Amino acid sequence: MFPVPKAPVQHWLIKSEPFKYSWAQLEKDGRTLWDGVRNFEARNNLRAMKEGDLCLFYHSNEGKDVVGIARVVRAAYPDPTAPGEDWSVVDVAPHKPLKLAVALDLIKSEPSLSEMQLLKRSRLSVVPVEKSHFDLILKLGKTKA
DNA sequence: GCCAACGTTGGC
DNA sequence: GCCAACGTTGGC
Repeated sequence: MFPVPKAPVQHWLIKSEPFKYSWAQLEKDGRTLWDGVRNFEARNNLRAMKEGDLCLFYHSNEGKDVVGIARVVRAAYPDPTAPGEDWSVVDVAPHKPLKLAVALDLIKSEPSLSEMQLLKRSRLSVVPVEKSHFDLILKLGKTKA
């Protein structure tokens, strides 16, 4: 038999204000549902996520850096915090912390990262990340996926 | 705490 | 269907 072709892992970046929900909290919880997204484009990105996809975990406002990698452990389902409305959540778990946090300043100073949606669509809380960008962030963070 | 960017809403 | 007003996000 031929091996079943595995769907390629997709890469994302999810933002949270550490005040509201930090990487440390995710590590403590072991798993969480990524709720509260109330933007159509961000929601559609959530819905495009598959189990096993990897997400850069970014602290907005405070920190302003990528601090870890989260893994999607359950694909999109209705957001329980908005009953009757058309919003979605996914479940994520900590995959690996970055050895070095990668600051927004550093990302901005890296010419090959200038096309990142994080920079171009700074107000979107869930954005896709190209694999080459994802790999470079990990490299800057001295971490292997 | 300010402000720019920008998505969303509602009046017309 | 346009567009002004408004609210929110997030960098500075």
